[in-house]
Amino acid sequence: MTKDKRDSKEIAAVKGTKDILPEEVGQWQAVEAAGRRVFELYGYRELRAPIIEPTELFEKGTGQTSDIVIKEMYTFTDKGGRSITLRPEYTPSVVRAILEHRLYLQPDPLRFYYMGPMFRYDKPQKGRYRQFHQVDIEVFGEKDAAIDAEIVEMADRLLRELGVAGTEILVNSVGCRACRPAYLKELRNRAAAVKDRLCDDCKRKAETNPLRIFDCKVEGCKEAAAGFPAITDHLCAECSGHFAEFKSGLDLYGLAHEVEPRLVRGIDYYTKTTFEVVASSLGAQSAVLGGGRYDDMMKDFGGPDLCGIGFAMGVERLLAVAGLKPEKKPFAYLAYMGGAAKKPGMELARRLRAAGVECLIEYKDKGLKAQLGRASKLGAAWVVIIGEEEVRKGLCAVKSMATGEQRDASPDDVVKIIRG
RNA sequence: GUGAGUGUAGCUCAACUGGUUAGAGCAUCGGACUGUGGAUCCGAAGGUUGGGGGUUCAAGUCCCCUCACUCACCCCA
Repeated sequence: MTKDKRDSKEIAAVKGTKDILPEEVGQWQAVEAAGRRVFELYGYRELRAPIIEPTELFEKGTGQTSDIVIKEMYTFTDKGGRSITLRPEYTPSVVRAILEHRLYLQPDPLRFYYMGPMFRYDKPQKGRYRQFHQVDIEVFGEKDAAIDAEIVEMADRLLRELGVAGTEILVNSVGCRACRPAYLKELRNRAAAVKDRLCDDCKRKAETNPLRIFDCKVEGCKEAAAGFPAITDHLCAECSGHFAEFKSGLDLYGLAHEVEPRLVRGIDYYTKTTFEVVASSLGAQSAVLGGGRYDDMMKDFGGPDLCGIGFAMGVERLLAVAGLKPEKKPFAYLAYMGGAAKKPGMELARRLRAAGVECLIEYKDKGLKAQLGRASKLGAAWVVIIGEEEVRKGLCAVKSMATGEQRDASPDDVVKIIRG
């Protein structure tokens, strides 16, 4: 290994990906634990689908006209010539799994949750990564708008448990196959009428996704679009009834919310309810959590006519607004002195661990002072000291680093002392 | 994909309009200190100034290219 240093360039993590280091991993575990606890309280069960799926799944599910499918997927051909995609979102995988395993024939409630990495080839910026993590829940077979309200309430509960403050709930209805096409046509007509007042971007949006015109920040477009009708005024009877019931459910739960007719979401499959929880402190990527209803997806995949609704929470964004403090677990540092104490020290550490006490030994044959220094620096709650003297007497010493108090103890008593 | 900003030690930052051998604090490691921690003192290690090219007697500093990061557009978690 005499290779010249300058020959080896340092290998860095792939653009848009991040290492989660031990220092911060505790917060991730806290989010995951809170998610499990809350979701299972509402009858959800974990369903773990693969990270890779047939590309076709997302083309059909997420939708051919969504930005995700058009330009953001990590797609490759495997050695068998199949087109494989690293999942950019989770919902199509759950639908696929339900159909594949005929889960809709089982009596269990079809409520699932999952947490894991997603992949999108976006340009990274604040709150946006190429590998990011979502906590995701889905419900199937509940038509009633009460469930729409319930999942928002569940999301809110999770956010409260994680100490998130300063968020806002935005809701909308994007209609269904009965009422949306007519509305979009109307919108296109209105856009065409003021075409010369729109920016190039909006001229394009008028064709692809006219709802997006409302989002434009150009003044001229804002003015031109000011008189455009809102989708919430063009819903069919069923959709507007559903929306009203959804909102009254939120009121029942005491959840303040704002109707945001421009809340569209760029995924093709949504019907009726869409919602987001946003935090302005996140900057441009303000959605901590977003979701909605997709009543046609299962049917479109050739399955039963089973409606669905769900949401995904971005863990990176959540952590940025959550009030989680890194929690340090107390542990013991075993300091042995002299070769004769090493093996008895190893044995003592084993007994501590067997009793559930975290115990660290550093095999460096250092003096007691140095070991205490290390223990202090590492944040040990106790130091268990064993030297030749203790070995002779069949004892060890336990020192509390917080109080400095120290006492001799038999190996059996050490655990009791540490447990207090 | 488009635009803007930033790249100097593990971290936070210095180095006047280009001018000796790129410095400091914190962190790391060692010593003072071989059975009692956080302190102090001393010392060591750590950099082709992101990379490449150019201008110049001379480049961390100016120019070009490239890469990375950051922020915004777009889109979304």
